[in-house]
Amino acid sequence: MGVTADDVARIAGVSRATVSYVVNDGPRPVSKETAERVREVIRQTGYQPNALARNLRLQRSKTIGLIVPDTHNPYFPEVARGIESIAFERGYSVMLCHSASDLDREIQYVNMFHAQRVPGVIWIPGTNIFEPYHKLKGYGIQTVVIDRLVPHEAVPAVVADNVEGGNLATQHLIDLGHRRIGYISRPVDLSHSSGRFEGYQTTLKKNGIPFDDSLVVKGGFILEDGRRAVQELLAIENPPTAIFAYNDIMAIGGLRALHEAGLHVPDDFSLVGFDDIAQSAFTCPALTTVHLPKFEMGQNGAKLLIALIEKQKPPEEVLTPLSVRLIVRESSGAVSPQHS
Amino acid sequence: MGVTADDVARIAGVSRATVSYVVNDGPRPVSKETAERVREVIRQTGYQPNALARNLRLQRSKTIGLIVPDTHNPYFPEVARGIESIAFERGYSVMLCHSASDLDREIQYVNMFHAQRVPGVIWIPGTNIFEPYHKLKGYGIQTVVIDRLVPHEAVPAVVADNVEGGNLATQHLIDLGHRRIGYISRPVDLSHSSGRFEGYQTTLKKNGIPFDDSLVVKGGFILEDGRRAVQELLAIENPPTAIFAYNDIMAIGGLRALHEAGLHVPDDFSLVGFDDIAQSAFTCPALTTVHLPKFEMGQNGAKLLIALIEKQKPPEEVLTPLSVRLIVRESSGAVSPQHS
DNA sequence: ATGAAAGCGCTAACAG
DNA sequence: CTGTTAGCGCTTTCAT
Repeated sequence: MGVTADDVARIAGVSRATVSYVVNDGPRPVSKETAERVREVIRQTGYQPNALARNLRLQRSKTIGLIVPDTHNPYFPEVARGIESIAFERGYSVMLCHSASDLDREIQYVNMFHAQRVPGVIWIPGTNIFEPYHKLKGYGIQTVVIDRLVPHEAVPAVVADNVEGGNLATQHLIDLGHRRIGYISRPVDLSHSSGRFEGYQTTLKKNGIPFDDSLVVKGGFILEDGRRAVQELLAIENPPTAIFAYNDIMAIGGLRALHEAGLHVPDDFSLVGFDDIAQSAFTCPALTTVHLPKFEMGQNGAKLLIALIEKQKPPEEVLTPLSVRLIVRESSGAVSPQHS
Repeated sequence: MGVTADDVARIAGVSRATVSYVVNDGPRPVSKETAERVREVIRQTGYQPNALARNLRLQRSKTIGLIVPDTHNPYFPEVARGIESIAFERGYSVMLCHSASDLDREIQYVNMFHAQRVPGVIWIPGTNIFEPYHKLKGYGIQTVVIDRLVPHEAVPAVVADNVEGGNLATQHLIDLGHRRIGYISRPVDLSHSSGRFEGYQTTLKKNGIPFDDSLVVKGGFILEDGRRAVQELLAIENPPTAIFAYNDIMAIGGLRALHEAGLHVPDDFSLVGFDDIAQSAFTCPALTTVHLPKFEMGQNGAKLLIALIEKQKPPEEVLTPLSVRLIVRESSGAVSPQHS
């Protein structure tokens, strides 16, 4: 299967250059007859241009690097799917990397991307350290950050409006009549979770409810952490009648706590979380979620990145983070613990 | 940042070849002092070999192609994560492609892989047509199939023992005392789902329960399909007292049906499904699942593929599909519909 | 409108 | 142990 452009050229009786012009539809024109003859030979021989040679010549590959924090969280695959769908459309492929939220590993991937001369990278940071971004810029690699804000710096990014989501979730609970609303936080805040927390605090104040830090407990990343956090919240002196969790893994885990014997909660006890887990609102009807359009975030990220790569638009135009629409799903409101 | 091996060679006062030997630790030996001097220059200059040039020279990239059917099903990302973890360890990167279970698209990706001269591909087929596999072989690309059996052909593959899983699930229900056990099928069977169905039928027979095709209904891919299928099954003349669904999406959807008003099912009604959705047993405690170790399947697939790429082992050694351990999770047994 | 040829940066064969 | 050099297959400039 080793047919090259030279072979095609020889068979078609033209020069290698002409073959290239036909294949790439430019940059120089080729007469109709010649082009058709070349195309015929390509068909006959099954010639496929060697992307490796092309990459070397052009000093870049048509590949987008993607770094996601490695988790079991279906949030990231959904973003990846959105990215790949756009990339494929535009002739790019996607190199998938799991950083395990580890800075060293992020940097290893960045170096690999440099070695591969990828023209652009989409990065979902796993920590609060943005050194990988600066390395990428140093290598001249276009970079788009997804779902995180980079402080003190204008960075092309696609982010959800987490503050507004926090507002919505909190207002939703207040509208249901709750006044004591607990919060389950991320162990280490990144911009998405701190935005949610900010919305929580702001909306409480707006409704004349004083912020009470005894209602805030630290969650984690797995269901068990959510269960524990809810247990903790329900064990305090004056427990909350509703809880807002930074994500739905915490909230689903929390539902477990509610189902445990010995726990007494009001019938209208409510739990809200951001839907990091895809479709959690479907699998757990008892849960109210703030919907994040992850697939679309991925698509927007890929569109932005490819625009940056190809148009070399002035950065100023795209620095503004794209806000992504936020939806509160139709709510089932109350949870009915089975033991009650 | 355009420092090349030539630059390093000049600065270190050696030849380009020597730099290559130092970087690749071979194939020829380099004296300790020279090597150290070169390494020092590399450090100083921040030289990173251009993988594009290397790829062209070697006529292959260190990239593994991965084709998964595009679904919202968290099954595939979990496999992808396992693949990438091993690939990264061994110095490979992973190109992620979503076929949308579409043959044309699979073939487009295969062609792209050929253009990129990837040395190997991991493929989770989205249909029952294996032309993409034959094209890959034609291009000389090593290929491992995950989670599917290719009929009438010896193909390196990593598959779960779906028949045994079907046995386990069915036996589990029989052990709970059920005799009328419904089955929710995949709309179009691939080998994984037909294996599960085979286990269902075999185990029924082994227990002296005649197979009744009125107990088999066609499911789908989304929760709503599961809900409908369970409704159908419960609406027949002599309805089942338990249901085995080809996957947990059907089973979770089915739980919905059980919760609907007007449906009367025995208190010990049981539902079992294979856990395509990650952690469904956690998010839906009412559900019994047959656990598929997806991450490990991915890891095994990547190990197998890299062995094939690097060792060029005789195919005979690896033709036998690797069986992957199958676990029935601790079961919560009965479902208690909320309305009952 | 087309051909000839340089050269991308590396690896490895060839030549000491 | 090390230097020199051909050549991977393409794109594109230079020439016609």
